[in-house]
Amino acid sequence: MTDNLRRVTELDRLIHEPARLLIVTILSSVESADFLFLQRETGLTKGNLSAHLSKLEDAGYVKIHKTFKGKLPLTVCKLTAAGTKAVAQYRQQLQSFMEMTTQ
Amino acid sequence: MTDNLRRVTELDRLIHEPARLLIVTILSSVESADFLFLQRETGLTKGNLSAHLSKLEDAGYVKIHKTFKGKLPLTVCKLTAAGTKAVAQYRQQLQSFMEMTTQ
DNA sequence: CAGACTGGTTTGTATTGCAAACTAGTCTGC
DNA sequence: GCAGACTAGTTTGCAATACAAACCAGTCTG
Repeated sequence: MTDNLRRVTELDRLIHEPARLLIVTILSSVESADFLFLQRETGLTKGNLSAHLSKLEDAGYVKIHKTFKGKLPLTVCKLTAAGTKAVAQYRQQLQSFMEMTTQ
Repeated sequence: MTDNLRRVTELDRLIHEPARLLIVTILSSVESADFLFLQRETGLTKGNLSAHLSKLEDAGYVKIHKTFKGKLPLTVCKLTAAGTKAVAQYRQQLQSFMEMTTQ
């Protein structure tokens, strides 16, 4: 084990932010999820959920597909391959940090 | 297990910030540490280490004692009881989040 | 056709995290 | 004895963030 605690500072900040960590964690457990489902699950306001999703989309971690359910807008979100990889790496890094410092 | 993923948004942001998580983790493994030791261990610049330590002090998580070693200033840092508790709780919360979402 | 509702996006603002500049005191060479 | 370099930090400037509140386009209801 290369006991390099310092690595914790290299965590992907985009995923590290708790609200987004929650979002991507949910997304990684389902095939895809719509906006309102994510809002219910996360408890975030629409505004903040929208903003976080935009950042994840800009980073290429989430694909957002806008369509309609009947006459109402429907926003479907799905983790991309890059997103899945980033989440896995984040978890890996965090897990090794925790293991290095078992108290 | 109350599978409440949402709890991740309640993580203490003061500790969640990676640089500070590193600082308090180091501090929780030693009785006390001086400024330059922390700087070497964390790799942070003096400026940023100073700023992070001030935040931790303001939060009551770290006690900072300024003295001299010979004629040079010596800043000794030590986790307070509140700090120790906050770190333990943070780790506990993060660990349960990780366990809820084993991939 | 006014007002409420749905499913979002945009804006305003206060807080951050970081790099760079600064400070106070000490040591060295000349 | 004083100019410049060094030590051990603190402060400042600024760009990026996160959140709440305001806004918006379209739909439904009385």
